[in-house]
Amino acid sequence: MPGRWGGGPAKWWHGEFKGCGYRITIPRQTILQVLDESKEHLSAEDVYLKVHNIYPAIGLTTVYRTLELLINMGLVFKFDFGDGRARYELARGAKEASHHHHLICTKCGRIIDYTDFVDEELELIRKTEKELSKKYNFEIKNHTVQFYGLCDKCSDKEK
Amino acid sequence: MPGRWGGGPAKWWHGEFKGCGYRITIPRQTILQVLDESKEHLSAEDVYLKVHNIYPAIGLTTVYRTLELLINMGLVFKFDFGDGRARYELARGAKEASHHHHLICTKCGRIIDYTDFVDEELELIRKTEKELSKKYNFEIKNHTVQFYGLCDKCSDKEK
DNA sequence: ATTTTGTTGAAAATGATTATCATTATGATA
DNA sequence: TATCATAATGATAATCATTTTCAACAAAAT
Repeated sequence: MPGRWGGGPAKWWHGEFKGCGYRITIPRQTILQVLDESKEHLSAEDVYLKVHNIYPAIGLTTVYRTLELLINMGLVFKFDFGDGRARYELARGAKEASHHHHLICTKCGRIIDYTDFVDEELELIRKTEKELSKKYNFEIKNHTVQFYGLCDKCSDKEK
Repeated sequence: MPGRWGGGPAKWWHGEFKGCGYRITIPRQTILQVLDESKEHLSAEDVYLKVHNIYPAIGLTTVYRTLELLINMGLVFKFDFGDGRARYELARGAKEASHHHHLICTKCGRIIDYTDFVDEELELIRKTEKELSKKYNFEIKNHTVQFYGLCDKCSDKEK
């Protein structure tokens, strides 16, 4: 796939690296590509497996290291859905401003992104954020809103 | 400490066990006592250490098992703050209706409970919950709202 | 060309949580 | 009260995600 990185338009994240003094390497580009192309919430191993299909030489350690780097750069969000493995999601996906919250099935682990009411929620969140950072002198960088319960299939099984 | 369990008023959770057919045992009582007396968010090991001070015979395995039981009974909430160990909190503490959300410092791990705006948040959450459970046919049992960032001390250090 | 520093990956270490299994305690019943 | 079926327990070992270590490598700076 010649010219994949050389010829195409520069990805939006290239600028971010320059400012921080980090190098844009093959592993980092590949990991970002995988996150960008996937709409699911990938675990570190999920990322590793997909990356491995593209460049088998890239190791799991690098995936973990890179994900942490990207989190610190603010390019990636890390989520804990309570199943023992963290999930990673690009902060700004293909669709900008696709802010969403999560619905998590505690039985099968299914995760539903929802955007309903997010506007309303966000408004309240921003207000809360503002007040909280003032009151507790806290520098808020991120937030999560998650609902836990049983999805339709798992709910049926219980009966 | 004679009469500790026999003489005092029955704890609010006694009734819950009856209905489920579970036995109220010393380990379970002690774990509940520890959770009830502690206002912090205890990890399984924290609980174990405190329980161990009261009854050294109670093992870590039992703590994990009991916590899971209590979660399934709805008496305990489990939280993931992203530091690799889960935290547990009594669903209804000494103060009833002390619903709160969390502010988490990603550097030092400090956790602040806040109740500001919780009423307003709860109202929106309930509305969202209602609509989401209808739309996605999801049986919602719980929710979390968490803000991540840097606490005052860690924020200062960065400068 | 040489030095310095950033990056990488294999392997080992860590640490929280879970599974196994033999033993013990409990409550129901005779 | 004695017996019995079952629930509960705890020590140990196993599991599994994540980190650490460290030697080799690549890129940029001098």
